[in-house]
Amino acid sequence: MKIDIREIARQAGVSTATVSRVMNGKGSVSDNTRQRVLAVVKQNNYKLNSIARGLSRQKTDTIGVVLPELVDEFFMDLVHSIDEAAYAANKFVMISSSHSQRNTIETVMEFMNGGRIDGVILMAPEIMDEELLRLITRSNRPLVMLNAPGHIKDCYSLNIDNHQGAVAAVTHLLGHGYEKIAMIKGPAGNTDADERFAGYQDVLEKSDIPFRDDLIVNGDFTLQAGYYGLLRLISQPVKPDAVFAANDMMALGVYQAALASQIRIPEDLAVVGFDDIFLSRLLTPRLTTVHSPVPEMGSKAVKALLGIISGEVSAEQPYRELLSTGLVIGGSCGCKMPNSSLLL
Amino acid sequence: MKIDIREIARQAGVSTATVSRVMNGKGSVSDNTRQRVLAVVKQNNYKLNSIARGLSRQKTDTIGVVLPELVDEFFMDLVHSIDEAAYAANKFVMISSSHSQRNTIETVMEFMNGGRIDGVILMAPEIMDEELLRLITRSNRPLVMLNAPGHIKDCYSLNIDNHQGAVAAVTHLLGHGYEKIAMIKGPAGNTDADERFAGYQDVLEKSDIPFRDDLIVNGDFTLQAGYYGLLRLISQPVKPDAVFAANDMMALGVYQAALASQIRIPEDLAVVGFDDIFLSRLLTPRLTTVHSPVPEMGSKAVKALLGIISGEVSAEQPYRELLSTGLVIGGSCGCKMPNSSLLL
DNA sequence: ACAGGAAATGTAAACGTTTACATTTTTTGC
DNA sequence: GCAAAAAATGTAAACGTTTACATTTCCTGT
Repeated sequence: MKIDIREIARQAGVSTATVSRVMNGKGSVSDNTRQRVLAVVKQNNYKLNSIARGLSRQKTDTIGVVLPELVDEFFMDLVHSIDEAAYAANKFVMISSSHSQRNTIETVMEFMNGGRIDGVILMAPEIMDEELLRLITRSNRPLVMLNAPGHIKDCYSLNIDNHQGAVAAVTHLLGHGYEKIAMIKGPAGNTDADERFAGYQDVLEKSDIPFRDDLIVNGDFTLQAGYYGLLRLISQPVKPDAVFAANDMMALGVYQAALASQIRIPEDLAVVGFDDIFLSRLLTPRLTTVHSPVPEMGSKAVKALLGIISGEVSAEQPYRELLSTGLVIGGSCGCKMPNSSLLL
Repeated sequence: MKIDIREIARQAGVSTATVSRVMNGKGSVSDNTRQRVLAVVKQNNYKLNSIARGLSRQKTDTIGVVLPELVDEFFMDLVHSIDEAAYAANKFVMISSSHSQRNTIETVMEFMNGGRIDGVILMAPEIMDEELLRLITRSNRPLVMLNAPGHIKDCYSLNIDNHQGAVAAVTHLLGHGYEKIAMIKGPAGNTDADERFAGYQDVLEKSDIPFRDDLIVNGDFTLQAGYYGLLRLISQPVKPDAVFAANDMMALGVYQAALASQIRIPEDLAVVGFDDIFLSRLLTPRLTTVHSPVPEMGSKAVKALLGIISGEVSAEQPYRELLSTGLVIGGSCGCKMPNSSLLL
């Protein structure tokens, strides 16, 4: 037999309202009654139906998360921290990656308007203009953007401070005395990639070092891009003495290419990455890289979203926070490292 | 103004039933009417409310996924493949990791009984007995278990063939002529760990090689466990000439410890892992390991679950499928490898 | 022009909760 | 012992869909 709140009420000899009060622990109900209801509940192994509950309360205790991908440590860490924070707050997490650009919007829209979730955490570093944002925002559901492009103004966003990180990285390389610092960029149009590149350019400019086009190669954040990127760089007349890879995965590709080309790191070529993925610690020498505060971003996003949902945080004021990065020194930049196992 | 199906119906001058028919594309409605409704829908940017829909249809188009953890490539790959398959089938995914043992059950129960989801994919290699399973199953919601312990009979389960994989690995080592093959085990009570160990034992037995207790060390699938595991092994009178680590992460620890102890792989010590994580390809020499068909497991799980939900697959018959593994040969077992970059 | 069937549409009862409001019961202060 | 306040409980109307069933409209063939 199907058992619902009415059935429990009947068996306990009370009204559904009372059962509801007992189940939710709010509203007053006598101890006696509570026990009686609880007994029946246990007896029947009864659980509230969340869907009905959601309909009635207009609240689902679920947050939607839309990410551009679901591969890589980066996203795993993000998902992990979101899950942790959501769990701590007793919320459920509905996850979806953008299977295509078109799909991102659709998914977000479905989330926003379908009533399935109370709010959305959205990361879409590539496809975003005010137009789209307005479309998405129209639903008026709480939204927290992750790494939103700089020109996206009208929303609550949490961003890794790519510029700061890149500046730190390149400045550090300059400090070592390198003069021909190449950069392997991330995909064009990607916010993170663009900001990191901007940081690189700014440092050079500030230091009166001429920007050289032939020291820049385009990449797409993959290992392969780093590999072929370095090959490309060293096949040119002017060879770099240092490389700033826009992420660690590409830095790893650089390591591989260096190995294949008998280029020693850091003696012949210094390398710095970005992200501080687990892998970067395993390289020999350990990769000098910029730490991205991914877990922090995840948990802050959840907290902010829940704040907006509960009304504690205003959703009126656009808000943009930069999460600061930090340079993790390995041996790849030329710094002397104690050569102990860094793993443990 | 809040717009619901009634409002659309009003504006289009039809009944809610007709709007519903248009939105769902089933039931007959004249072309004329359809256009009119669609126009109003577009005009108002209307979307069906999934919660209400779920309540009415007793179906949410959402599947729940409960995993023991949310770290590691392994789980990322799993989540990724589940997401892909779910997306392809137009389903949503609600994800949760087991923040604690107690929590696993609670989460699953909430999923099962809360009406939030249509079915659950559950991976809980540690905590499972028939008792719990019955508790979980009582709700009668479709369930697919991943890597369920062998003694769990009464359910639909998909399992990585740990035994086969371990047998292949150890057999391969024997083929190289190693005689003192050590094993670093996974956590006690973990199905995968136990099955891999059983495979190891069975090969030795079949080959009439005496099982030596001092060649076995306990681990917990972490890098550290592998590191200290090897240190422990080589500190004993009888030193192994090969090590079978129950997963790649521990094999990586073995590499680290070997490096620190100036033990050459494979010259002084052969190493074989299990899982075939991305990292294993980056080691020098590349790790010989057992490939776990993780993406296959994810997509099969979704397919099976949806099958059970739709009634195409019987949930009456218990079902257990072993997904076969394969040995990936690297240089760590002693096989001669062309020393090209294996990365690209 | 009309019977009869098909197609289109409408009506209203679920689906399983929550909650404002109304009512009843208990407690409190005197 | 009683009025008034407080606590406990109940009633019934949402919440926004879907869908069986009923009704109306449109064809079709004669």
